[in-house]
Amino acid sequence: MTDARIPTAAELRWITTRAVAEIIPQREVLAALRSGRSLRLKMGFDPSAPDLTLGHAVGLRKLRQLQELGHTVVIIVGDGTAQIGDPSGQSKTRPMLTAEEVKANAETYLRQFFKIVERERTEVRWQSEWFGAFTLAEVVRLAAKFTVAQMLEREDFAQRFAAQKPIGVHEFLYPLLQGYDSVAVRADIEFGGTDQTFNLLVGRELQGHFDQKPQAVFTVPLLVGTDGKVKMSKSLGNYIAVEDPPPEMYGKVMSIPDTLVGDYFELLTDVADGEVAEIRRSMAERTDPMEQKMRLAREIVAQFHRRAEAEGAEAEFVRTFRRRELPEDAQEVPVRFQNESATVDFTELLVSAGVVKSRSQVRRLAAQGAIEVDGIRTTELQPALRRGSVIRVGKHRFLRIVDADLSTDA
RNA sequence: GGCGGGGUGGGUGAGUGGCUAAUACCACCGGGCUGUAAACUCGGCGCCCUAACGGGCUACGCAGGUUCGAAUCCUGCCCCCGCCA
Repeated sequence: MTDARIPTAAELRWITTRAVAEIIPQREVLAALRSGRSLRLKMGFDPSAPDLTLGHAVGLRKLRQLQELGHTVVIIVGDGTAQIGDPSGQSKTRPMLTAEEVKANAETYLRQFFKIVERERTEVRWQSEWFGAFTLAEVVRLAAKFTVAQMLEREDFAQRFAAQKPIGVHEFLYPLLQGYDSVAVRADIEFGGTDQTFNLLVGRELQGHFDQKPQAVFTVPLLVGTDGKVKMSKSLGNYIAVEDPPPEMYGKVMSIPDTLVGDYFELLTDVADGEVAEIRRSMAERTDPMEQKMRLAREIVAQFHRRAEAEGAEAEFVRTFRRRELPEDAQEVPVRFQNESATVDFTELLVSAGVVKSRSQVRRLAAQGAIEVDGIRTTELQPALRRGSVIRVGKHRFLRIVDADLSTDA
């Protein structure tokens, strides 16, 4: 068992206050971090939705900071609970997944996970390691440790119960199983968003029942999505994915409401607290909001991609949106030419390039004047195309026509 | 097990035989405007054919039926909610 580095007072403050919602019990955690003992930091994930968003990144960044002191991350692949579906924050029951879906999701999840967390100091554990051998008697014994009233303390259960919406009995099992994971891996601290507080506390309590030292609970604030209203989540479509390509990630950050800029700086960057406070002030006064937002977008993109790509994304954003010019890397579409005229169905071209969903939609867009060819708006459904023509659909979808008979990278 | 209420487009939720591809709101997409892919505003928003007018197909839990015509009526099934047992 390796020892961890003892953080300086400044580091300790940074780790335990910046982008932190609640630490329970705080004293204990501070003492543990100062002890130099290497801690086991647990974080579970439910491989039902494999895409990591910047919302997840808030907690993962925290894990990373602690890893750098020498603590160990224990990531739990919820291959048992995924088949139940975490009811946290859900207004209805989630669908269950098959074992194969879970496995495939877990792989993509881990790949993204290691973009933020160091692989070497991470232990990946599958729930099936311990639940695979669980007997019915053990499940019942586990369930007996909690009462229905305790479960109904949880807000979403209480709300659904009050609203007369269904709660499956199996959903009560979710916090119990997640809590038992903490017993199985002997976690010292478990991490999650504030919406996980209940589940994390169940783990703390269960460890006590199994004669272990109860884990501490460390929650981070929930990141509000690009709509500026609710928690970032894939299912609500207000998310920025960790794997979004640079231009997209950059653009999405630019689209957040101004009021969120301060929070994003706080939760997703290492910009010093004092500076963040200043940014909040300047956003409130609207001195140069555009400048701040661009800096934020650059900082975030650079974190998940290379710095040069962040700069490229910015240059492209400025070209495309501010100056209304064309992007550098429009998707190229090979088209066959006879003499000078293209021999394709234009509508089909847009659909098969994935730029528009259906042919009907292409017609509607054309009628609305959303289509430009070489900078000239056209409502025709069969506009003249040249080699190198640039087609623009709406504000930010571009295609460049290339001759299919010439080499593709001409 | 009994009684009652309910299942409509991505979501909430109108509609109770033709005027309904289906009101409204949200989400989403587009035009305008803007420092922004924000806000605001105007428009669109099942699929296919058509330059357009227009036409075809599919759709209101599932399966049948009544009718010239059904989201709307009938029968069976599935699911959800409540009360009682």
